[in-house]
Amino acid sequence: MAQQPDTVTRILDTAEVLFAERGFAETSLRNITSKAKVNLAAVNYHFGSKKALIQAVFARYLDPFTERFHTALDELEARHAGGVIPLEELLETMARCVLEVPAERNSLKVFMRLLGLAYSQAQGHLRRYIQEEYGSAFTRFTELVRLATPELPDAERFWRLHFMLGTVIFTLSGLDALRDIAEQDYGEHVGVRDLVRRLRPVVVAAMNAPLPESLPSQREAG
Amino acid sequence: MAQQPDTVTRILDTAEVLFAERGFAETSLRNITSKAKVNLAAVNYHFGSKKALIQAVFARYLDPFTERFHTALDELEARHAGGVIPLEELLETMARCVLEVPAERNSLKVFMRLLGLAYSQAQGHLRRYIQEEYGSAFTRFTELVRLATPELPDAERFWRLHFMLGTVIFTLSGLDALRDIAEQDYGEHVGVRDLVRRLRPVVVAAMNAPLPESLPSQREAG
DNA sequence: GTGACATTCAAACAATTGTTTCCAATCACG
DNA sequence: CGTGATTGGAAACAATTGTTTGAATGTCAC
Repeated sequence: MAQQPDTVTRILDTAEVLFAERGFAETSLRNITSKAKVNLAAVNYHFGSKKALIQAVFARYLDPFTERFHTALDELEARHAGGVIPLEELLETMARCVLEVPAERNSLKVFMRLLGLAYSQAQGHLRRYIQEEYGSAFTRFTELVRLATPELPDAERFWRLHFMLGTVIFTLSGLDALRDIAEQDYGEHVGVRDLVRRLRPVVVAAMNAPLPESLPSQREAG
Repeated sequence: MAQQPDTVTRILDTAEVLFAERGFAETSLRNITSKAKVNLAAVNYHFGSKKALIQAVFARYLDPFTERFHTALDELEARHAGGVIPLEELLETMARCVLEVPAERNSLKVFMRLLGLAYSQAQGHLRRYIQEEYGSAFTRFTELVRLATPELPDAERFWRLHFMLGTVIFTLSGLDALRDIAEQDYGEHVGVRDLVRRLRPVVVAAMNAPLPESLPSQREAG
């Protein structure tokens, strides 16, 4: 569909930054094309529509990520041949993959911000697109987590995984603002890897937290 | 400013639901006014602008919340006269206030979704407005948390509080989608209060997690 | 009733949106 | 070189946006 990588890439590079900064609806095609120094019609020509451009921006991150993630999980499973993979290693692997993919363009911040938007934006099509296109990787991961935390009821594990997903996406997507506050209040320069190091024990402790009192599904019926 | 509560209230009621469903930019004034069965110009007449309407929607939640929250903290401080308030009680108090405010209109979901949007939407004016208007309540809360967790370095506590803020906002603001998945996968109907009960041990465990290895600006023996 | 005020209403406003059109430039290839 | 398809660009498109206008309507004091 696109033979000229120059224009296409320039559009994608500019679009992802603007989307991350201002959201999808708040970023017009004219904003993108003028900053990217390409013609307005180029977007519709190369991508078909704004919606398709948004999905292409995501695909450029998620395609390499899921591929890398799957091979990393393959290696992990091979190393523990048949055995249970400890939760820490699973989390570590996912963190590594998330960090490696945008490292090439030094744009982890953008990547995370986009993920945050995808979840919050209530844009039906985006959530559906991501779910359908990349849901399998998440499903595989949760199944491995299930094996690593057999003592957790399925529903509890489901919710805790999403709790932690919220922690990571919220923190990393709002990183710039939070970093400013942290820096001026505690005089500490915070890099992304510092944050990940801080996140690890918190996430592990959260996943291993004691079960809540009186599970609902057992006795009460509304 | 508004003597006729009928129109103003109808606008606010409709606007908050539509904003929560579709975001701010994706919700037009014509969407709101037509569904609310009021004239288009009524919004600009009563509120001045769309931005002011958005802030009014937030104020209707946050004003009662902060008031209730401050008096709840007053009571808590009085009961522990001078002593340290345990972390669990602080979290419990905050959770209670968050739950009580929208309970009158049965709209916790809307409230949380709005909070999530406020953080993600990158709408500069909204974050600034909330920070300036209601930041004091959060500051007071964090100071009490500091007293309750003296073993935590300041920076670490700062980050963990925001980790947990992310957990709560992310989960509760995306509640509908997650609930659908949980319901069809685990056949479990999940109410908001179930979620809060699930959140409690996770948040406590996360705040009490061991410190990460090798803090950057601090020495830790062992 | 009359006047003064606040509110509602239909219409138009100017600006911006995503998308399309049409023509010139470019390129591959015989 | 010449031909034909592909890609670039300026302008126009139709639709929608937030906002404003000015007249009509309502409400209450006198």
